[in-house]
Amino acid sequence: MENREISQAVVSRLPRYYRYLGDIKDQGIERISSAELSRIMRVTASQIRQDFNHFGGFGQQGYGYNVEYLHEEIGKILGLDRDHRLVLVGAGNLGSALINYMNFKNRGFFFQAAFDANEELHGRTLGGIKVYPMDELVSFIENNDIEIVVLAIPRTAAVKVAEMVSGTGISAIWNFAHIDLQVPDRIQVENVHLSDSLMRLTYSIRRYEEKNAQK
Amino acid sequence: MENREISQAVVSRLPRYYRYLGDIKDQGIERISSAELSRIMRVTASQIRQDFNHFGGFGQQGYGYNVEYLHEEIGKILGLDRDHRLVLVGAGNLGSALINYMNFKNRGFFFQAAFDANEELHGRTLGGIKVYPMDELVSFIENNDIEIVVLAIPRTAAVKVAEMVSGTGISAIWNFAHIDLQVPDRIQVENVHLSDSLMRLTYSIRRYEEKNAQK
DNA sequence: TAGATTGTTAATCGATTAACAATC
DNA sequence: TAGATTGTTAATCGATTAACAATC
Repeated sequence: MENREISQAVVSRLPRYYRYLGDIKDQGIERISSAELSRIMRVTASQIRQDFNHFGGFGQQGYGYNVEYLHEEIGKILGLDRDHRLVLVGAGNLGSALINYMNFKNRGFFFQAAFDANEELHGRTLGGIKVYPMDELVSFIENNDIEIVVLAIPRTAAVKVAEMVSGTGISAIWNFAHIDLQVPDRIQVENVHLSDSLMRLTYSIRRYEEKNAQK
Repeated sequence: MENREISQAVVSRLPRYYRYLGDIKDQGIERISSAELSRIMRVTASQIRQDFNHFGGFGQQGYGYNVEYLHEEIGKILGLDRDHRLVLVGAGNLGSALINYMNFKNRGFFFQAAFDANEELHGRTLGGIKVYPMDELVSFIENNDIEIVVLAIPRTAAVKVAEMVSGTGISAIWNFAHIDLQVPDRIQVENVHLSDSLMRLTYSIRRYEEKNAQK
């Protein structure tokens, strides 16, 4: 049942379900129907039921879904039931933002170290995390059981670092550089292309204005 | 021809085309076929031709596409042929990263001011941009022809600010808070939910491990 | 002109929505 | 039991891919 590959579309929706269910749980609500969740999240009830059923039934006929249970199960699917050890590469503003943000969110994501090419930063700390020189990155990863490498550096540097860490035992790269990285299949890559996001926004602005000008 | 609504899937791919075409142009390559671009970008040539044709033909039979022209045209579609005036709300690490990043990219995105609830920051500058108190936000927007509001603040604050700026003449919100904002239809919203992205990554890790464990 | 490659139509595939039997 | 609501199948819709005629 968990065998078939789940479509990207479904996976992309899971974090949003997780977020909403967390909020609903915090409001003290114990159970919810797909119809009610549909109303809150502005998606069809049909889609909600289909999505959840990809992972086996979480609900009960005539009752609906137990909010806390559903929230937890989706968390498990998303891998949030375990701890994750990360290193940050690039200790600039963006890197600082990520470290500070992740720490206070505290969902099991633990930064173990930061790395930067800038010598002035070496030895300093960033949100409680020490900054090391780049040439210590690979050995640090190997000696500290690092699972995720976060790349908050420019694209040329990102390509080099991706190459460097490709030989280590990491499982994933969270990439903020504006380039598509080439890594072995066993390393998962998730891109956050901020400029792409901003372009989609300006597309929407232009599109909306055009639509209105026509009238 | 430009009348029909373009699907979200197509729009989402445009920035990636734009990025690759920029690189190809920088390499001094003048023309490219959909087959060659397909090889580089790892998508089907069919999809490339279909995507471009949503906006009218940019190519020429027997020749392919002129790289510079295609790049520029996609830029126009994405609204990159005009300047955009932004304000930043939230002058923390993330906000700083965005201001510094955007300035050096210089694609026509100009931050006019930053706003923050923290009094200590008022009057300081951030990447050349001055930080003002929150209660000056609305009047600043109205007096300075602001098009885009960037929200780099926590979710509760984001909801309040979205409400505040909903009455102004802005066209869009670029939202980094982990919440879906409710604003009038005329205001476009683009979300960057970093935690959603990170969850998709940990999903992929878990999924990959599970797949391998089965064998 | 002949070869190459687009633009576009048709076929396929996949995702979403609707419907309803199963069941709590 | 009756009412509610899921789980799941079937129908629809939309997006992707394949194929090829148009044309540079």
